Amino acid sequence: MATGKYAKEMDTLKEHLAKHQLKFTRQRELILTAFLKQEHVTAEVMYHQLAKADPHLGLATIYRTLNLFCDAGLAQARHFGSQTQYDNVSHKGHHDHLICTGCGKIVEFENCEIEKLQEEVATRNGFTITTHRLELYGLCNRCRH
Amino acid sequence: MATGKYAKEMDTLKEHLAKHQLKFTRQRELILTAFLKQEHVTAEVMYHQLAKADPHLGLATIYRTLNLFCDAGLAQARHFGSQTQYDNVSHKGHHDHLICTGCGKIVEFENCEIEKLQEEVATRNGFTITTHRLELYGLCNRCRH
DNA sequence: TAAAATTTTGAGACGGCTTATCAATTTCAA
DNA sequence: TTGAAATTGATAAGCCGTCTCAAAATTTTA
Repeated sequence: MATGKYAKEMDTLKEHLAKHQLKFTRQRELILTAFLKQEHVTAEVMYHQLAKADPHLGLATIYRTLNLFCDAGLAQARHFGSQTQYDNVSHKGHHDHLICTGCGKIVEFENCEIEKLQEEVATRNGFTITTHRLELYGLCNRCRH
Repeated sequence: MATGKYAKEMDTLKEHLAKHQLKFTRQRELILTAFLKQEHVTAEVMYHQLAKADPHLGLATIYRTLNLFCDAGLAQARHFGSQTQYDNVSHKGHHDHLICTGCGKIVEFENCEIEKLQEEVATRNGFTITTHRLELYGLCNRCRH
């Protein structure tokens, strides 16, 4: 039983490792701790973030480890632009976005009713949702005139 | 003013071209016509589809043209796995997607209630929506077991 | 605890997808 | 029709993520 700020997630990882005959390593611990501090990151970003803590940590290890977190249910990969974003699943309070195609302004919002309907759609199709992405594109007040 | 099945979209393209000092070419016309016949495609798929119509049509041209369609608001790029899907925006009854993170299966759906709520959110924030993107990520029936 | 067995790591090679380059061609306004 | 400007096709180059493999670390066995 791990202790500390991220004890729960650390235990989830250890359970997953044990179940699959994988090993608990210094790198996996380091990467998980850094990963949990943020909402979402790319492997490249973590590579630079962790360069100070361990200058020899390889990029391949970070990719492997983030994918491992996905398998363990701690992270979720999302393809954005040409890159892969790894989302911190334990971070609650998902935001959706209203994006103005005129000036680029982004407004965040949250709507429980929409989320409820999403669940219904998913269930009807035999899916279990882990995350989603909703972006509304249009013109804001100012840009419409 | 273009005539034919895809007159409206062809005009949208021409308008965009005129506004940006770009030229209307045989290739752009060919690719748009083929593109509009489908819900979503990858550049690679179109490359093979169009090989019969024009064996010399280059893959780069298809990429360039599909990106042009995105700029013109006729298409929307969506990254999945390692590929880019180009969605046909003008397809009636905009489709949203349920995406299985296990096997990559994509189920399309449409939900008027969700769309209505989206409108409400937009109005409340002073936005006029022109398009949107909703993707639900999770596990399908098969992958959950 | 020591040694053996197994997994992981790091560095770079590799492969797939997309974009950049550039000479030749095409478009279009005058 | 002509000439400036944009587009095309072929391929090189770039980027991202995965694979490879010898060396190192972890766990198991004795």
